[in-house]
Amino acid sequence: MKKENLRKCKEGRQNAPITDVLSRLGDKWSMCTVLMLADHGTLRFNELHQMIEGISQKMLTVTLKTLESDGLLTRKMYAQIPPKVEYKLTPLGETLVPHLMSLYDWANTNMPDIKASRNNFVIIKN
Amino acid sequence: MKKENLRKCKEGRQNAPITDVLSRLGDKWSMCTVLMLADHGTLRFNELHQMIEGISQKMLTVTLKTLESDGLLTRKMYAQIPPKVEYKLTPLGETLVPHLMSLYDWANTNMPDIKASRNNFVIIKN
DNA sequence: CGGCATCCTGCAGGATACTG
DNA sequence: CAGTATCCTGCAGGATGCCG
Repeated sequence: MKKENLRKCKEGRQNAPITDVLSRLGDKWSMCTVLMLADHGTLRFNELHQMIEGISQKMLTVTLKTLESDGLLTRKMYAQIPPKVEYKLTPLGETLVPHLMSLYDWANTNMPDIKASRNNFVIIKN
Repeated sequence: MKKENLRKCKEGRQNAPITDVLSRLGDKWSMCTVLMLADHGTLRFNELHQMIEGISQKMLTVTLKTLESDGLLTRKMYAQIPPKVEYKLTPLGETLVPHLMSLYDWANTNMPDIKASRNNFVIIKN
């Protein structure tokens, strides 16, 4: 088990699933998007646009497309005017949510310590 | 609980602990570094340098400094020639490891599906 | 050995305008 | 409404060289 981590990391980024996955979720918006869909089940493009504060139209498009290509969410388009597109998590995407929530809880719990540590660190170094 | 996620995301990136934390761990090297230390307990600079395939000296320095400032690891320097510096996780850093491992396992388990999905997606779109 | 300083480049990602 | 297309900029991060 111990040696297992080492091996995976030494294989390089490309072949390390954890790094691969995190390089996507760790970007500016993917995490938020997945959590939004986890909360609401199904959302339209503009609903996501409004919910995720600060995201640009372009980045929302890119983020959704990436998550879709990874099979984490589905894009359902209705052929009508005006258009209507709905996004929702796939079963695979759903299985990811608990792990994110677990990390989410950790972050919430330890954020005070982390922030305190950061402040302290800066003071010492200057 | 449901509404909680929404609120946090709407607060903006700066105040959302999960985004804050993930924006650090999600970078190119932090994850690998933490897992290495989780595996080996204590490591010197050059040991990390060799273990984390592909990382540059500069980025290792930056990554270690960031993790240290967040209070996730400690830097212990020995006043001797040649210098010797040891890195190890703090208790706070240790509490993070299980969550990362959980995500790590998910990534390993589902990577085949994700890769298959990616390949399929590209074919369709072209 | 374990860095820091400097230079340089690619590309993530914002702003803006247009479209089916 | 739900996007594309284009342009533009900042900065992440690599390469290289120097230092205690």
